[in-house]
Amino acid sequence: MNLSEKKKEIIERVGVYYEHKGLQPVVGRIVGLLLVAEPAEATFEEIYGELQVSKSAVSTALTFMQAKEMVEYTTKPGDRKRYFKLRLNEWKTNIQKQFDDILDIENLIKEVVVLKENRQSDFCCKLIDIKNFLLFLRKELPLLLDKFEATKNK
Amino acid sequence: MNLSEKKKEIIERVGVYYEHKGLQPVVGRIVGLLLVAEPAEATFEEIYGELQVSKSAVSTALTFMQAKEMVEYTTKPGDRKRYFKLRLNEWKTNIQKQFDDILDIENLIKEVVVLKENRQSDFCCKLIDIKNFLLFLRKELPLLLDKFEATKNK
DNA sequence: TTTTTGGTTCAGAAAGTTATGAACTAATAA
DNA sequence: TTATTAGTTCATAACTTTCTGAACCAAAAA
Repeated sequence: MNLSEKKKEIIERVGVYYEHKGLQPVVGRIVGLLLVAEPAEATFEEIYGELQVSKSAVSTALTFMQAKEMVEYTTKPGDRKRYFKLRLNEWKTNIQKQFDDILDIENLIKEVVVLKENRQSDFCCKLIDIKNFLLFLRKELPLLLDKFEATKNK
Repeated sequence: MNLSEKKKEIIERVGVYYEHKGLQPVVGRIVGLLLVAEPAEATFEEIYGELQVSKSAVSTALTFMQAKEMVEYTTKPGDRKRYFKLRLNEWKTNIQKQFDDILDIENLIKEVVVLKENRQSDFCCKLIDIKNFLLFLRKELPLLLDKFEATKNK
């Protein structure tokens, strides 16, 4: 595969990005590798070879990534190897999911507001403002995504 | 302080929400406590008492939370205790920051696209679409936030 | 049939994170 | 002056995550 230094650097940076999202290091590096690889796929063997990690670490990571719909594999006739590639079609959906995760706190805030005895307090008013903000985003974000798709069909 | 079972449950759920964001358990529980407390503040002593963790764990967490502008404290004349409370005014800014973190991958994708030899490939076209999507969101999200503020001033 | 290839599984090692408890500081009170 | 209060710091204990290496399995090749 013979990756350039620049590509190796990008793999590590993508790795760190995913680590910050709470995913395990190897997962992020596999995403990085599949981003910079040309063509954009790699076999199991290439993955653990290039990333210099054990087969088992790669096996565990790929199982996880398939469950999360991050990667898929194709096979070729007369070749038992699996060719893993990123599921880029789901990428935008994943971004949406990440937004939804942020907005998840809305339900908890709702429950907190219900418990408050004094709903006129400064604190509670601010809380209600945040709740409304989250509600607003939850409604508007899907529209924004539609708007993006619309710009492409022109 | 004498928290109801419901409040204790909410504290734990807020805790788990923050754990998923990659913050340490105690940090999330402190946010939870400061959300359900009435009035919405607590002393250092109340925090480690209610959460049943050590003083040092609370000290470390509060130092971190102050650096991240999550909490602040006020004092009262003739009382050496600090009264910690959530900085709700920054909450919406924090949500924005979380969005920005998601969009951060845009720069990496840009660099990946530059490296690609065949920019007409299916993979590269999808990558460019994602890049444009992230660019679109980075432009539109601030406008959406303005729109929310505008709805309030009517 | 035996060997090779392409992976999976799992016990435990290594590394990283989080919490504790004891010792400490600095300010106030007695 | 000594004691108490409010909180910090740090070594290390406890726990969790991540990775490795060895053993394993199933399919194909020799």
